Amino acid sequence: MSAATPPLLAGSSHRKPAGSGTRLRLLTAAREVVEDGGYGAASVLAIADRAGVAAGTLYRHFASKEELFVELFRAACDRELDVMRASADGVPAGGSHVDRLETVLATFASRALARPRLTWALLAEPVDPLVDAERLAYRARYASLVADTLRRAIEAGELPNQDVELTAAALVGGCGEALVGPISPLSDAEPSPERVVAAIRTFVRGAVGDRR
Amino acid sequence: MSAATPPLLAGSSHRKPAGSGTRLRLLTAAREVVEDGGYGAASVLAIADRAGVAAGTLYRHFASKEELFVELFRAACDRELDVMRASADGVPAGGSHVDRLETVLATFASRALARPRLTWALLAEPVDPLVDAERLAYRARYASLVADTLRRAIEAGELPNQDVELTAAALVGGCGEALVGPISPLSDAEPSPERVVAAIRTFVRGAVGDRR
DNA sequence: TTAGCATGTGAATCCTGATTCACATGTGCG
DNA sequence: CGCACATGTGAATCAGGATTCACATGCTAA
Repeated sequence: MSAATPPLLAGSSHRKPAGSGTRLRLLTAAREVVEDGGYGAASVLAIADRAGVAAGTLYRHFASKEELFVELFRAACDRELDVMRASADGVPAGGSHVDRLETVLATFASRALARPRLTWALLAEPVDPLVDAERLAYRARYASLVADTLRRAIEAGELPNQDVELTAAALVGGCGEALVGPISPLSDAEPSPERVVAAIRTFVRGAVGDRR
Repeated sequence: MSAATPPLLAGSSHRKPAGSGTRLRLLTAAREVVEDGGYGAASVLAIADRAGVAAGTLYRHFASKEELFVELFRAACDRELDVMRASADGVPAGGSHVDRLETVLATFASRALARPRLTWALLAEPVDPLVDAERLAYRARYASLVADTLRRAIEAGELPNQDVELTAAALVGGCGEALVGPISPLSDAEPSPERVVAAIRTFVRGAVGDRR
């Protein structure tokens, strides 16, 4: 009932390829499988196969399939958050806070459009409860990042006062949904990412009450 | 392999309680179970129990569990759409198209807040592929309703020109997401519906570029 | 060399529900 | 009455996957 936590970076033994190659391989395989088949296609067998190991091996590294997913999920979301944050910081010079806000969400959108399946999986696809809980948590974090930026803009007098939390959630959700059309497997139109992102920028500025 | 389609309104035989009471009872039971336990809790057994019949009976009326869900889903969504449409028509007199737009989404929000579980199920909860497909279709319909209203407002010169489809999707998604916080089982805060709806009205007007 | 540990294997096992089916029951009609 | 049809029953069966486990196979250290 203990174990479950593999070497990680070890401290006892000597050379170890670092972080157990197989563990990482499994994580990667899982991401790949999810990316092009969704969670539905991500059976233990499928993942193990892709990673080039036997099903049982997965359980040497993760207590359960769910746990693997949770880890995968966290990694993916953290990466997204980092990139979004970074993009905001990348708006230096005379950029306004509203510019930063717009940039954060445009980044979110661009990346989503670039990896539709994964985004779908992160945002909305059916999953086990454990992962779903994680999802809620991360949505909140996305919204929180947006909320911070929004708050700053308001404090700077760039925007009218408003319910920051709610607007932030609505922005994240709005962008997400606007993306779902283009993203979803059934989408027929498939408009150019540029147009979508442009429209999203407009949407964001309007939604927060920015009068250009 | 045929059958599956029960009496409905009959045409052959004589008196029949109309539409088979049991069928309806099953539909209702299913909705109830979903409303307070989500799809996860809605096993064939649970539904049948609630309806006061045996599991096998369900298959006298529906080809499969999925089919029952699809029907349930359609009924629920259609009802919502009707109410939303009606609410728009309820803005008579000198009301602007933007007023109508705002009303439609406020109605959406109010109703969602009143029946959190069901809304969650309709909007985002994990389901079988068949139902999920239905969900996409209905989301599109919601967005379409919003898009129509939005388009009219633009044509009337009340709003600046914009990507109507995308904005509509973003509005629906934004409202949905803004609602998820208050709605979700984990929500701690639980702000008053009034405040949420008010914030949503503001959000909508801004998002479409309405300068009050 | 050998014990010990980490890791891998994959067939067997378990679990969770959906779905089926052989058996009532009831009602109308010839 | 007795057949035919609609409907209901619920135990048995199936199916799809996750999880386990008894058995390798190294590699490291004494």
